[in-house]
Amino acid sequence: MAEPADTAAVDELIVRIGAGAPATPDGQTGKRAAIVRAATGLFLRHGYQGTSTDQIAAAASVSKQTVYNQFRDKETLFREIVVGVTATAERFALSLPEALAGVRTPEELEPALRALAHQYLSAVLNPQVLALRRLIIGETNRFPELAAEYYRRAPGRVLAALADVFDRLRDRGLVTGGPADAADDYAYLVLGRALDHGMFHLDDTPADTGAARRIADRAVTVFLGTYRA
Amino acid sequence: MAEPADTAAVDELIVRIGAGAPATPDGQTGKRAAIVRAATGLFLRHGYQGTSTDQIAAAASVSKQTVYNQFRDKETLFREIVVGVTATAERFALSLPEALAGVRTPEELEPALRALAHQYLSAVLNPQVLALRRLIIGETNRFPELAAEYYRRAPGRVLAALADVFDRLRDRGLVTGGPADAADDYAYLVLGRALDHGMFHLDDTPADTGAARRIADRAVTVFLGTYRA
DNA sequence: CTCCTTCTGGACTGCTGAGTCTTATTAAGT
DNA sequence: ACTTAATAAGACTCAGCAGTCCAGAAGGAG
Repeated sequence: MAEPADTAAVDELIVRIGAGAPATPDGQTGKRAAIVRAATGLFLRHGYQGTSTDQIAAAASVSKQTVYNQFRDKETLFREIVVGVTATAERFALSLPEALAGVRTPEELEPALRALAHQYLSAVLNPQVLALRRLIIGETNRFPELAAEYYRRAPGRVLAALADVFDRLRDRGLVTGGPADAADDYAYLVLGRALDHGMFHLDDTPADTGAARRIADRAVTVFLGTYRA
Repeated sequence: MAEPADTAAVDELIVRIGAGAPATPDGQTGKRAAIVRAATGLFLRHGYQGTSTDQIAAAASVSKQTVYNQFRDKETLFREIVVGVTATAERFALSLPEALAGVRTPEELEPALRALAHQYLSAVLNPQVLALRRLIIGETNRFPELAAEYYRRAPGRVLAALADVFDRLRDRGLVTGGPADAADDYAYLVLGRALDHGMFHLDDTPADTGAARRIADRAVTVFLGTYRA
């Protein structure tokens, strides 16, 4: 039952949640961050109900009391983790607008869309991101507002950012059609199948191989068949 | 904690699981079916871990011992339910080929694809189907093979059936492109966004309103922009 | 050095859950 | 009427878990 050393992978997802911590800049915050880190990994692997506070304390090398000093209860810890981790998706969404900012001519459009599609694919198919999606989806009945908030801040934000991108491309006369529609079609042409598949499979990462590039290329071709100006 | 009377809705999903039951044609099978029906509703609403065998027995108006007479343990019951319920999706997949069988001329293609898209949307966005997806996705860590089998028999089967449909349409000179690619693009143009949204929201059913028709129509338009012969 | 806070380690409470067992009841088969 | 099997109802075991409590050990601030 030893937790494998994917701490690094978990770290990728973890944001500075300890920001709102009490006194000592590194005293309590260090413990708090350790708890968040450990709990994130456990929740992603075993789910909310499948993770005990004893496991969390042990994985964080901390006493159970310390866990309850930092977080009112298990649910509070869970919510804080989900909200915090969601920030990763928000950062990705914010990075989107500049992705196609330099595209001025029709010749530049297609390669840029392909590159973006590939980047999008590997971001969403990241095993940790998929695990987070599985976790939240599985708890949608128990935490409906949390699930809705995640959708708003992750997929929703990305779709809005994409719509913004296509809006600007339309201003430059490079694409046609409604920006929101374009964003939806682009997004799910790119990752619809891979995402659907990824939700039900733990290991498979078609993003690794050239499969991801093929998927991205075809998606852009189909997309431009309708939306190219 | 009374379970609302959505027994009818659950019934839609339930298939003759009791088929493999022991002796009496309606004695044991009746109990068995009642247990399956009750457990299905509870699992869909509260998840695997969130459902106790006591709740199942009570909801089925059956003693706990009877539950254990019919099913070795909770996990066996769960697996049997998931596999059984999956048959609904298989039936839908089997009904697909005949959907476009009568299409012979280019003029008939677009309306037929729109009708199919609409049917596809409402089938997948059915609240019970969404709940089943959430349930299985949430348990993918615990039951990886079960999740993979569900994917193979539900979304996988439907995609294969769609590919078959497009293959035949290509034989008739109505569409172009690889059938498998066409199936993927068609499927996720139609329900990508709605499905993604539906995984994180309990009530919203955009399938009810005219929204579903708008989604279906646009998906077909984009699809035909590339795949029309 | 001393005060004050935090941390540890572990015991402890109260509860819930999976699965077993017992006893008596029902119902069907012969 | 007699036998056999299944059932109901509920007690029971055993384990795990959320959350609390306590005694003692650090450890920094004055």
